[in-house]
Amino acid sequence: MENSLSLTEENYIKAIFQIGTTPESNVSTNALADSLQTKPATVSDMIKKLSHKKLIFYEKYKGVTLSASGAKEALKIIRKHRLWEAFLVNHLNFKWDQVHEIAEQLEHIKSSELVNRLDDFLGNPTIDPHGDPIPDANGQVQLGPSKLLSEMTSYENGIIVGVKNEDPLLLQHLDKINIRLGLHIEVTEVNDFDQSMQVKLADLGTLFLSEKITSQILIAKNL
Amino acid sequence: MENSLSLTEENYIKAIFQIGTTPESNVSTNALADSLQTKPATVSDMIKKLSHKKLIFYEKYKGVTLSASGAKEALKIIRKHRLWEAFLVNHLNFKWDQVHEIAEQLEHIKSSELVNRLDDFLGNPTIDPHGDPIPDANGQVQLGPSKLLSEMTSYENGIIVGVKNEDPLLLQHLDKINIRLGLHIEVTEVNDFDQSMQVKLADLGTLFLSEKITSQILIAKNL
DNA sequence: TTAAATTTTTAGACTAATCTAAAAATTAAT
DNA sequence: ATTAATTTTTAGATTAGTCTAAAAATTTAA
Ligand SMILES: [Mn+2]
Ligand SMILES: [Mn+2]
Ligand SMILES: [Mn+2]
Ligand SMILES: [Mn+2]
Repeated sequence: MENSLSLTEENYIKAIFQIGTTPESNVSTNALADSLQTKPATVSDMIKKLSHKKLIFYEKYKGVTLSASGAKEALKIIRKHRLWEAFLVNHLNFKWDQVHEIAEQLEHIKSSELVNRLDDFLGNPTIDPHGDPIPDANGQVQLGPSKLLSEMTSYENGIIVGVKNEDPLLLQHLDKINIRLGLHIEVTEVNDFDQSMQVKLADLGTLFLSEKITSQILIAKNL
Repeated sequence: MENSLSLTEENYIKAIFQIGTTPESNVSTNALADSLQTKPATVSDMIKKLSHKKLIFYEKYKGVTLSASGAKEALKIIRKHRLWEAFLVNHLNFKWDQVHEIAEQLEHIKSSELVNRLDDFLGNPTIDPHGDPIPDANGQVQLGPSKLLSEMTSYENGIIVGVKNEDPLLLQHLDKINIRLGLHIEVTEVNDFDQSMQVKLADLGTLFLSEKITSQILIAKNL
């Protein structure tokens, strides 16, 4: 048996899951090195180990994909990360831009009993503070269809359901201009030159947004 | 600067704190090896490192004591451990015999902001689920005077305020015989031969307790 | 379709934490 | 006060994770 991944192995598995757009898409050594802030040589070594443990499929020079058991592990880690983020924001009054780093540590705490009790304590939330879906105990995620604000055109509208990225500076900026999850939003104008947008927010009136921001905001038709 | 202890260093510092009865008493290499489930040779190496970092005072063959900064670190870890135990029992409905192992992991999460918010969320408790005092943000502990039940004699009485040890089997047994923190207890008889006792508990009537148990229960005169 | 650029892997080395076996120091017993 | 037992330290290895530098494979461009 000798199961149980090391903290480092968990971080690799999670990074592979998050970089791979589809479960089949191969994740490159360099992409992994970038994401994990380490060197390609280090990644090469580690993917050999993970491959040996059957957590990933690996062909030399071809990148890696997660196996079924690898994906299951990834979802467990992501579930923990997002549940802890929900706890930090909803019960300890952290702001949404302050929780990611702490959750990076908490996601490695090993106790399925703890995760499931935390889930219940939080009321079995389906999304985390950034709008990302929280996998259930079986690793199932249900997320409604959504698209990037930057992909919408004039007169299109919907509800802000998430942000693509948890960079604290982005999140703080969104706070400052009063953009938060759940708001109704309508595109009033798109500037062809730089893809900047004018939008109308429920109550809060009109706002100009650069493409740098619109490409980070997820919109759904309704809840 | 380059502060921040590794998980292993934290465990050594905490063990030294908990083994040393008084802050001055030297802790031996073997005692540390026992407590940390490692080998004396390993301990010898590590105490050299901790000594170099000025967290402990060390003289070859003479054992170690914590420096002021070492003791401060130890109290920070113990504070976290006990706050998390309180969270697990009071909010996630764990039993008092189930939380120690999980707290051993949570105590290493690094974020003073998190600890202090958790403290507030819990209502700034002064004791953990086992009756152990929780140091405040400055490392101050206030614990009333208490003594072991095994040190009491006939007709002495007081309130159960803690257990010396977090062995799940002990804690489960105490649950089974309805002994819990806060109960008033009176010694009715002490058997000279084996130090077993007859005690009277508020409401719950008379109980026989072996020395093995009475030596683990802490009693105070009143809250 | 060769050559250049890029990506990936290998080789060799380092640190933290651990171990076993053996040597040295201390403590306890004759 | 010697000797014996115990404790502690040193010496030498091992494993996980990391690095730099160099070699090999793949991809891109001329
Ligand atoms: Mn996050
Ligand atoms: Mn999130
Ligand atoms: Mn504990
Ligand atoms: Mn405790």
